[in-house]
Amino acid sequence: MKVTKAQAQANRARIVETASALFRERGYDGVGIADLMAEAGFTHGGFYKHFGSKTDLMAEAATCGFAQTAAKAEGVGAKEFVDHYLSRAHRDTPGEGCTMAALCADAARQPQAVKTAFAAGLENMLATLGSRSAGAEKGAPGGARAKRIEVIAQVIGAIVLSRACPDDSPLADEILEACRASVPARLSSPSARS
Amino acid sequence: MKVTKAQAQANRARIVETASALFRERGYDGVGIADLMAEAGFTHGGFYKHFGSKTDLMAEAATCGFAQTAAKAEGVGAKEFVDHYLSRAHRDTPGEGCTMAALCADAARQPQAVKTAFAAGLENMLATLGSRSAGAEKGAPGGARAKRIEVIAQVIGAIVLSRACPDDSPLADEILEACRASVPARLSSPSARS
DNA sequence: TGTACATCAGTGAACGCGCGTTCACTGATGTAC
DNA sequence: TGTACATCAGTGAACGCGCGTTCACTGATGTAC
Repeated sequence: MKVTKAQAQANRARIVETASALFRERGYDGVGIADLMAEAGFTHGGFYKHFGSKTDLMAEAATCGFAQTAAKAEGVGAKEFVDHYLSRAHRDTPGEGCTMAALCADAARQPQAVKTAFAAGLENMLATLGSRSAGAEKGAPGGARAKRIEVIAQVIGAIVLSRACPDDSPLADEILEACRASVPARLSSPSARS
Repeated sequence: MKVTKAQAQANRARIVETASALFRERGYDGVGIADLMAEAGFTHGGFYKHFGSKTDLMAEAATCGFAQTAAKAEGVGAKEFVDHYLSRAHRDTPGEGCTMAALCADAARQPQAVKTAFAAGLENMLATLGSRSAGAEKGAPGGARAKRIEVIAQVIGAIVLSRACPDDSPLADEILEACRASVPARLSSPSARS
């Protein structure tokens, strides 16, 4: 049952992508190796031919997820991006959505390797947001970076809180709407900070 | 080995409080019934004399955690509260901290009963924040509520993101500082919304 | 108030189950000649 | 280019372990008389 080197590499990539989506949907503890491998179209025994441990895969799947989100955001303006980010569609399909929003609380309880991947993903989000905010053509000053951090904290907090509410809860939608309405102004207006 | 009715009730309460702290520290999946009962000073078999299932306890422990936080916040001004909320001390001791920040992402994957407890806890936080923001002596208007939602989303997002960063990461502290600096102005200043 | 009995909180062994990981095996791929 | 052999991705059974939950048992509490 051996397979071409190229095929093996493609299979490995499929496992990482499948894991990335499943982890987002169900959390790290909610996805077993056997589940994951079956979903990717394999039996579970082969897993350790590709990865040293489940933890190794978590870190790699996170990095993969951040890259996917970055690729999807390519060429999208800040307002459209935030509108989609804070949509019910995004909230209700975590498996296809933002890895940071879906897994950052899980990541907090994982080994350093996973947390390092999340810190890198967060830096990436900050840079991406900076490159498309109004009036940020050149290297943004420190104050602007702080502002981007606030916005990212708010939109991620909004998704996470909205997901914690019961299905069809009015509060869940209210959170999204309140935060969606406030973000564009905060991204473009001059700082109103202390 | 029977025990006074009052003692049994106190024991039950101890189990709920212990669970509330352990769940915040390690997440729902990170705490087993045997772990929990041992930590509370019992053997695991007695658990089902008090609770129908682990899920039942999750919901009850969440409600208990929200009540604890509300009690601690009693008589504290919005600024002091946020300063502590976004402190490194709070970030680094989730077991003694805010249940919403520690578990809302976990709650999203739990049964409705748990999510209902979280929605109630969130409403409670919104009401508490409203009662102590500047210029909120009477029933606050809808716009003010939206603003409080934004602030809560931001501070919870900040804690969750900061916890996802590796230990001693500068980014982890930067998130807290950026959000801490911005919140007081947002709570007191007139809305700058669209 | 004193006695006899039912209750039930807490104990600790046991249940089936799914987990992450290991291993002997397979057979097509890739390599050495 | 053709043959012989080593490699190693993928298979599927098995491992020990901890999980949530169940159960027969205990003995002090609470109750009925």
